[in-house]
Amino acid sequence: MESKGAALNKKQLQSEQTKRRVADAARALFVNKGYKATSIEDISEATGSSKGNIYYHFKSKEGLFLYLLDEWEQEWEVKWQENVSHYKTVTDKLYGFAKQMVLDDLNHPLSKAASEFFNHDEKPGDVEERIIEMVQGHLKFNQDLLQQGIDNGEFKAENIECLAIILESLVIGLSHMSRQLKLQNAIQLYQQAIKIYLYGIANPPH
Amino acid sequence: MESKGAALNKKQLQSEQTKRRVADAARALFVNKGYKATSIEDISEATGSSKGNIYYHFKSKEGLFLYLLDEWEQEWEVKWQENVSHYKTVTDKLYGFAKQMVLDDLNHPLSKAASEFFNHDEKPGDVEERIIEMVQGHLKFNQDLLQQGIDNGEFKAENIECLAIILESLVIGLSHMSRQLKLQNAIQLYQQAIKIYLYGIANPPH
DNA sequence: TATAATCCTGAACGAACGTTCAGTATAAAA
DNA sequence: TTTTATACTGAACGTTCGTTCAGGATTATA
Repeated sequence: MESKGAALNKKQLQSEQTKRRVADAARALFVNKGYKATSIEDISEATGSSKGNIYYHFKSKEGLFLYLLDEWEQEWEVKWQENVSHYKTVTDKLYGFAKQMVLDDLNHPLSKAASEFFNHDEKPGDVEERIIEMVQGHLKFNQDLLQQGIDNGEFKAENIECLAIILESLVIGLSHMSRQLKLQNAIQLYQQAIKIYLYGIANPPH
Repeated sequence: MESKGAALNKKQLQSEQTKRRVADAARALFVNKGYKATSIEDISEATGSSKGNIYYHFKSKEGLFLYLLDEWEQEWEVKWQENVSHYKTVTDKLYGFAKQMVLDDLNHPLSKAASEFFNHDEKPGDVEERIIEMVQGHLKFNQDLLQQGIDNGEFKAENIECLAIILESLVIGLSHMSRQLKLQNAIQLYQQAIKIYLYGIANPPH
């Protein structure tokens, strides 16, 4: 029940460090090998901790992965908040969105493991829920962005929910297709895609 | 080495029927349960054939799935050829493309199993190749379509390869996102998405 | 009829892997 | 110091599942 990173006794400190070590190693492995191909034993070997110890810190393999996804989204949010102030129009924001997306997807590519993870079945109910939550979060994010654009006249006022889903679809598809591309090409691809999307939803007098 | 479905002796006939039975049952199972969740034993039980017999007709589980994907794409192509004659402009073709896509994806949804399959690792080299071939085929298809639109002035003349990839991305993402939608909503979503895409690539005086 | 090719069976293999748990060590609390 | 909570170990479990294989049955071939 600590509020921040303060006043940890020896035991709590060690525990926290171990958890961090496991999380970091797991992240690297998931990124390189994918979700399924990374075994708990791999993580165990990479950290020096025992398998059992991993289960002491995380509920399950899926729980561990969700933990990493959470961290990833938080980092993403922080970066976004840093960048968003630099953009004036929502159009610019969308380009910035795409840029951060592609950089994030190709450098911190949990994304590959993530899409593998999402397409797995046999997910316990709570995991499924968590995933749905995430998608809803993304859609909300997109909707807010689009609403801004509509409010200030950049975009046509159309069915926002639909537009948000389409944007999300586009991004998912792009991250799928760009996996075998070089960074430069991926960036170009994302930009072009956003450009098309923007032309598609822009208010006629652009 | 027969050319068509003619002149089969009793043995060959039985063999072909068995293969068909296995393929059909496997297809139904993959559709309902997904790729990984469908075991060879499931297929064995559904057909009455033994596990070993399935391996007599198909190289492996993956080979069986690829066989089904091939069939699926062939059916798709046939339907497309039937429809394409009805459309005049390439714009209409793209709407028709989307329509067939969504109907196909939600009725014959190997698509769910397919995206699960694609995201699997541990694929032997030849399987990976086959998949890449398929993607290339799709891109080629898209490129041809776009080229037509450019030739007759419907679309702006831009980097076609890029546009083709973006279209493919959009479709992949849509099929991903629309999985939990009702058919009506999915159709609407696809149409709207294509509309945006078309606005994005259309020649200014539309 | 005899031999070979084809179709099919079903038990068994084997390897992977997430998860558990009884037990140990270390540090905090009493 | 004694007791209790926490951090960790590592062997073992259990289950799943794709794949193989020796052999039997059926049909074609010589």
